[in-house]
Amino acid sequence: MFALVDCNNFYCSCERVFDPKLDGRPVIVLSNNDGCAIARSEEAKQVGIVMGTPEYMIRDLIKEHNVAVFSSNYTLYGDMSDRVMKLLASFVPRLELYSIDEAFLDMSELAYENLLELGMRIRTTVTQSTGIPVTVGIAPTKVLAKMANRFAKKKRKDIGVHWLGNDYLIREALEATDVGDIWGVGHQYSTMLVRNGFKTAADLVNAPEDFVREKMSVVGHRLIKELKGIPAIEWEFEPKKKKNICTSRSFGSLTQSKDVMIEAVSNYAALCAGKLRKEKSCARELIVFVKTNQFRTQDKQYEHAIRMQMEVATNNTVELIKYALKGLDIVFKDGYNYQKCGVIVNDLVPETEIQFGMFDQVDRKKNNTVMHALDKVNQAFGKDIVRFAVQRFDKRYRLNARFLSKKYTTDINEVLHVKI
DNA sequence: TCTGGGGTCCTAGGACCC
DNA sequence: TCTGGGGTCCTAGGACCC
Repeated sequence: MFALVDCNNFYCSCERVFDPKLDGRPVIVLSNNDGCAIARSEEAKQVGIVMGTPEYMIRDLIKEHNVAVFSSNYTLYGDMSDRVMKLLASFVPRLELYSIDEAFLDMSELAYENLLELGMRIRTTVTQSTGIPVTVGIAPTKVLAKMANRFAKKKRKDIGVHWLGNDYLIREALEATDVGDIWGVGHQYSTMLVRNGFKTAADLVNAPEDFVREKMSVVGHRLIKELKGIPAIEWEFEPKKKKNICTSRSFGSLTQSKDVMIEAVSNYAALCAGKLRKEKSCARELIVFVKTNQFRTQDKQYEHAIRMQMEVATNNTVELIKYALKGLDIVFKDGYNYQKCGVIVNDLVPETEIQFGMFDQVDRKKNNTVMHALDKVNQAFGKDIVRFAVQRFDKRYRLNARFLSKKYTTDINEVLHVKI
């Protein structure tokens, strides 16, 4: 048996932990650049705020219902996530961190008779220790655990836990779940399945094998097995090494300036380099892309990406910035209103397995020492104190974040003050 | 008229996830 | 005025090889 534990409306719940006055009030959190609503409290869902709606389209709703609005604060959410995951890990021998707010727990070797009770204990412990409410779904496979979790949210609100412990309960959940609400069935597949007469998960579980194989490839085949209670999706108890790393952001406002983009691209390259070093990986390929805003039909549109192979795989900030700027030089064209740019590093290899070039002139050992020192200093200050000249400090391209809460848990200057 | 067969590797694009 | 960011996996088709 496996459990899927997920945090309810995670980003909103994080904001609420540090401001109890928000209890009972609709809360939403916006995507980067204060673009769209990406997290909503129950109250916000009830007043009709739809996931992914741009903020400017719901201003009336926000005003009318006194909705509390936040810019996303990933420093805070990341730290709260760590706390929740550490608690979850104390209940089971193994768990898989699935996303910032979800984990699969391996309950197969536990001696508990009643997993429902265990689920409830997990739930109270996490809520009491972190203030974050969670829901637990328990079932024989990942897909069914997801389904159980969803069922718990809809129909077991009182206890927040659901255990698909026998065939009857599995049947009930399958019948109560529309195909589009199955984990792994997105919009395209959902439309196709409904068109072919499959309405609920209970319909899909009996779909002919070759139909599923043809229309949904092996992904669909695995999905059906999982729905039947036969595990078909791999477990990853060890976090896998990343295969590519991307840093990209929209600009706070559209820009035509190459100067501004030089600054942005060098910062994104530096961020990629930092992420690479954290992963203990080096990249052999770097991609730079730029694009205009597709929603502005009145603007000339342009989108371009350039891939560059690097002679020796690297995670050195200076080198990656150098390549990234070379790339920008190629993709940048004058006269467009740019909305976004980004840097992707690809073809990653472990630091320890780098092939050195025969004519490589770079003193890599010295470079590594410098980068290591840079990471240490920046880590100690909690922000990028040490930077390279092109990165500048003024962030002329910076994102909008008008409703940002404090770094309550990671910055000593921003901890909560308590008056007694 | 009719233009092999079998294999690998790479890439772009599509689907999905949170 | 204002529409996120960061990933994974799978497949078809092209390039290339013998």
